[in-house]
Amino acid sequence: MASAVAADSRSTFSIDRILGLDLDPAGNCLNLHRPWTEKENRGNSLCFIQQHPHPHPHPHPHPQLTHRPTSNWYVGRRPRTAFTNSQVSVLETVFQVNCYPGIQLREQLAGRLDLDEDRIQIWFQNRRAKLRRSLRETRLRLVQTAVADLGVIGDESHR
Amino acid sequence: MASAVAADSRSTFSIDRILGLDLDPAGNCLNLHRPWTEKENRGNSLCFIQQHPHPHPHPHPHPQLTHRPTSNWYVGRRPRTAFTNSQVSVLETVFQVNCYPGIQLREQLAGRLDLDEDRIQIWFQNRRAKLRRSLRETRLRLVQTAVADLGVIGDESHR
DNA sequence: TTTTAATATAATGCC
DNA sequence: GGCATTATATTAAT
Repeated sequence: MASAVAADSRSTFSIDRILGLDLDPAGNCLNLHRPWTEKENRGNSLCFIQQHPHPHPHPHPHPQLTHRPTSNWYVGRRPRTAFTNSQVSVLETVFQVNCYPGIQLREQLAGRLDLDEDRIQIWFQNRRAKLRRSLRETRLRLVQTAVADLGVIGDESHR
Repeated sequence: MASAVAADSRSTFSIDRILGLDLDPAGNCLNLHRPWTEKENRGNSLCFIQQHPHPHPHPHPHPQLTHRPTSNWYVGRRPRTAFTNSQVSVLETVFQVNCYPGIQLREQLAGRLDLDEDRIQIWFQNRRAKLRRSLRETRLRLVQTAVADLGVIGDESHR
């Protein structure tokens, strides 16, 4: 018990020790503390696997690749979805009433609009960000106006 | 209780209901779910006065406002910390060795990297979540491949 | 150039 | 601590 508690402060886990460690290409190392990679994941260090997070076969007509990889970083990026006007119209209307739709409503929308639920989710996230952005800008303008007014007042007092 | 849970699925938030609503030009409406525009945002909403998300060289000046959830909204959400490449580099290296650093090691890292210990804590939590996510997706792909292979075998047996 | 879908990740809240 | 979700920042396609 005591040893376990003390382990963290001992030299084995000091930063200097850690940064000095030699890890093999697979990232394997003594004292490795990563319970879920033990056994079944041996041989491949999955830490930095950067494949596209959507293994998700898209039902819609789909160009598998929209843009040339060149550097294979964003090869797996989902092709940009083009919402129709009527889809956006419905989404905007719903947004007016509830900008945090729960899973049920999102599924309902997905079915109605023939979109995947995660597209709906993303749309609402981006829509909220857009609203916040506009609110910020409005506020900024208000502040700037206020400051400008103060400036005018200041000038007047100096006149 | 039950009503709150059921709210999303009840008629009030059904698409049909929503699309049938009459919203005034300002978009005001009963059941409006947009926390940050309610009430206190008339005039000055400090919600977003967090200023420039970027200009902080580093989170030394602490926004000691943790969150103040008035309803569902964080009044004083901590400004997003932007770790430098070298900070992340060190964190990743440590993570390779110990993805559950104890308080001692976290403090050590905090001192070394000029960050608060709780930022380190959060970073490791998010990093573990990322790893778990990638492992899940890898497993999912493996299962899908296996299923596909079974499908091929099935076809062959029918040939 | 502007808008916005997609992505990555820091921060929160609930268990 | 895990997990789901959100806010935020950035990138890339239009």
